Amino acid sequence: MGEATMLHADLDAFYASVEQLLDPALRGKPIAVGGGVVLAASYEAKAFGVRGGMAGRKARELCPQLIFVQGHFGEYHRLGDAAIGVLGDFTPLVERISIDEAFADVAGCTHLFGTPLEIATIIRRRVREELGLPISVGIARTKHLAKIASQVAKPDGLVAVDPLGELEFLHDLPVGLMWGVGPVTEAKLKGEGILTIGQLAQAPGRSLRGLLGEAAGDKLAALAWNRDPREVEVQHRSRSAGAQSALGRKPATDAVIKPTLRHLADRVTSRLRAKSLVGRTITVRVRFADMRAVTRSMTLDAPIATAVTVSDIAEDLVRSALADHPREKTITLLAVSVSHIGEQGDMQLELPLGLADERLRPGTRPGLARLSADRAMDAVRTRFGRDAVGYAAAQLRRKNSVPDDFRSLAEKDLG
DNA sequence: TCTGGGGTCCTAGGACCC
DNA sequence: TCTGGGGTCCTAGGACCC
Repeated sequence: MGEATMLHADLDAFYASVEQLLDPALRGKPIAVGGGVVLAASYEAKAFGVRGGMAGRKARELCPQLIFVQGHFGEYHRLGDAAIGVLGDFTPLVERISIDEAFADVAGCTHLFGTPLEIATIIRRRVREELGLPISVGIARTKHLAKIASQVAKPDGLVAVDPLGELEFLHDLPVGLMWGVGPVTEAKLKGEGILTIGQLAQAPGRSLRGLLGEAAGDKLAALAWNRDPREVEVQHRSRSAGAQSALGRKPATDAVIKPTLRHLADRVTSRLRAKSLVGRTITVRVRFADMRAVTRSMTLDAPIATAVTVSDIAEDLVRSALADHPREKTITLLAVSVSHIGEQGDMQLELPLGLADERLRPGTRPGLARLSADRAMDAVRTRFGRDAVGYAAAQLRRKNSVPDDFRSLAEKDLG
């Protein structure tokens, strides 16, 4: 039986806490960051049932006195980095999983800083004193249990799970707290009378597989017994990069689709090029008025990272999706993503790119020319900022669209 | 004026290969 | 008499996470 050295640290209601930090008049009040959609809610707002991702209108119905505030996204970036940086003062074994959340394995530094409990206490105190933010920490032997412990600890708490009492701690909790159990899985389990993690642990493996599929069934069964072999992964490269844009209700016409795809392809490929990455699979997503969405994808022989090529392929894919749904005249979202990501390698790789473009779409410009055009644009942006130049960016400015600052906040480092 | 943006992983069927 | 069978890749859809 190992020691409980895994920490999971999670800033509480992060965006909302930052807003309450910046503006004392908001403290103790129900606030929501966002407008059309709630990006984050304070604990006071959560008490009314307001949740992240909820439509602003619905949130206002639940909580009429709810105060909507615009986000200070630069501050989220700075404070999130600073909080995770506090973990990094103890150990390099930090795995950041989002702007406001990270695992840290302190096994190698207890001789310097004390027990995991002492380390967690210092971390919480420092984040509170130096940054002014509440952060909850869970301590356990495994990642999954540490994460659950931090959820149980919220708000502004600390929970350590004794390795000898793991199953006692785990088995009375509701299945919905487990990683990988969302609304659909929770409902399926409920249908079988499985409400707690303990009941899940007792369920026959065969029936879980039948209910949830092979991988999910096996995974949940293992986690219910706290068999979680995952270790901290300090950095791993992204498998895909994408961009999307909610459009409101727009006609499914070239005038809407072309500039939007250009803009999205530009966003995605400039991020790839910045890391010298290329991708082989282009996927588009089209959402219709009733919120049903379809995807179309194409895998190329050779990887690409040029905006125009990705955009042209995306157009074809969107047309194909629309052709399969001829009655849909209105679209509400377009998305472009590039996967099968790999390293660009040396310039030798560029020549086949052009050839691949030619094979794919005869008569278009060679890939090399496209790439150099993109590189020139990258250089301008490096000097003058992201908005200095872009494909069709001007037409896309929408009053109620999400600010670019928020977009970059959500972007994972492609590393 | 319903419903953001960026990701990961899994499943299932068909193509293709040995 | 049935069905040979396993593996990989691609595509479309879906669940889930922050």
